[in-house]
Amino acid sequence: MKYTLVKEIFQEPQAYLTQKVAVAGWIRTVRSSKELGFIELNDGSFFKNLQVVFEASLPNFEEVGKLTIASSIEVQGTLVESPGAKQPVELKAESIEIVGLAENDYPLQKKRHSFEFLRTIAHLRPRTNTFFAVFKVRSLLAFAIHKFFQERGFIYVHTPIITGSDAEGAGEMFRVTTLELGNPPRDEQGKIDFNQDFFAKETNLTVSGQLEVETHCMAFRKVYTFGPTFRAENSNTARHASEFWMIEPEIAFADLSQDMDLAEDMVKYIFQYVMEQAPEEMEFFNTWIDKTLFQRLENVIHSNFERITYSQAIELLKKADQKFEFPLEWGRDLQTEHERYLTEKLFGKPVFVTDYPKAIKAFYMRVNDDDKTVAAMDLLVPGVGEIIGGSQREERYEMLKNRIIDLGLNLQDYWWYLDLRRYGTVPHAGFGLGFERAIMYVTGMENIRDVTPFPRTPRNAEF
RNA sequence: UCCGGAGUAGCUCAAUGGCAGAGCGGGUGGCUGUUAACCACUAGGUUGGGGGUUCAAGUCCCUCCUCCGGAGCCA
Repeated sequence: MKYTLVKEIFQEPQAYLTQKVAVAGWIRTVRSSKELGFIELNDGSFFKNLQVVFEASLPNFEEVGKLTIASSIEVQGTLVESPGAKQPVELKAESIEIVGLAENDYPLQKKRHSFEFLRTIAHLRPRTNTFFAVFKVRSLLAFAIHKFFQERGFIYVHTPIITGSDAEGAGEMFRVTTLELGNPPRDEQGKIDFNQDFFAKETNLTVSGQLEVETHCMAFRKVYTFGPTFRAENSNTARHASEFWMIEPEIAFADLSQDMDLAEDMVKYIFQYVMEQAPEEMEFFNTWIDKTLFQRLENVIHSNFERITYSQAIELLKKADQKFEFPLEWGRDLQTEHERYLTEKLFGKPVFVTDYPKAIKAFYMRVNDDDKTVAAMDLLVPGVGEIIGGSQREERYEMLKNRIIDLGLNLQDYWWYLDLRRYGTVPHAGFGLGFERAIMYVTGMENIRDVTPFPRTPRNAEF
């Protein structure tokens, strides 16, 4: 059977009018009376449903009238203009074959459900309008990211998921082992003998591909990673997940300002792409999820992002006509309330905050000439907060080595990372974009669990 | 992990310490153009678990669990 896709019908309704077509999909709603009934059919190809009209002349009219939501059917009929106001065309059924009847305890109703409830049925929620739209946008956004980098000559690098060092310093890690948990082998001191583990050393799931991707940056000049990362933090917020995807570009012969240019270009490009490629889904978000969405995204696409230093941010916050719970003092990290004030109230658009005190930032960030700050940047956006964190990397061998020692890290763990500074080092920079946070921003969804197909958070890995 | 809130029918929510309810969904019947269709009838409960106070607990107390929001950590 050759099926016409609902998407094709909606894109060119005139071409299909009066034509015989066959469609196959799932029932979203049924309404029927004695001699007439309506089915809204979604076939997965398009956000909107096709209305199917069926009449008592169908041999299985009664059976069709009793079909349950989610049942799958195949319909053959003629496409006609619809007298109803809500759809341009409809399919007048000549035959309806029931492919798979849904049992009557299907939990999704024809009304709004709470996102909390839908999380408990993650296997069924893609069939709702909201999640259908979210995961469509997720796919488009991923493609847009590849498109952006590929068009600019970036090489896509697959950095490892299992990492051999716990030295990346970006948070608690998940251990990877084949040792028997109840009875692990011990060495002479009674400590667990990881020599006998699968990799003959301690291994974990990666928390960032950055250190590894820098190696390829020194060969390909412009590179990026895009893959899953894992944090075993006991974080319980709407913005944190234990497993999430991250995009980490790295550019050689570049400084922090070029890094920010890249981040700004990328954000604008991928948002624009989704607006163009998913108009129905975006319209839905703007109507039902966040009425200021279009306004906000247009603002991002067309404005120049603000760029201020951390020191300037502290000054601005001290002058703010708002009381903060946490004190402002040079050297302390900015709190969520401070970041929100800057990006939401003061500037009302994305803001780069740069040149943070070196004491609160990672070892690999390049120390500025003042010896107090590092060439780091965070991109703050209204509603979501920090969406990107990046920096120019310390390319000077001695400086990097001293930073590692000063921070009490084990020099041995970084031997290959330091080698990059011994063999043809160059200034370079990069950043990490939280993929789910980008989806949240572009859809207006407020919880990371609702933009991740199968979210992993503390105490939650059901699906 | 800390602070706050919540947990009652499949879902969304009511119920002054005194008979556990409604709307939606399900079932049955009706209805010729519906749009979260409509109308009538009907079934459906270990009030998150455990303990306590009381003549009497969904309601008050203790404890544990789970979820939500905020914070910290970060992307």
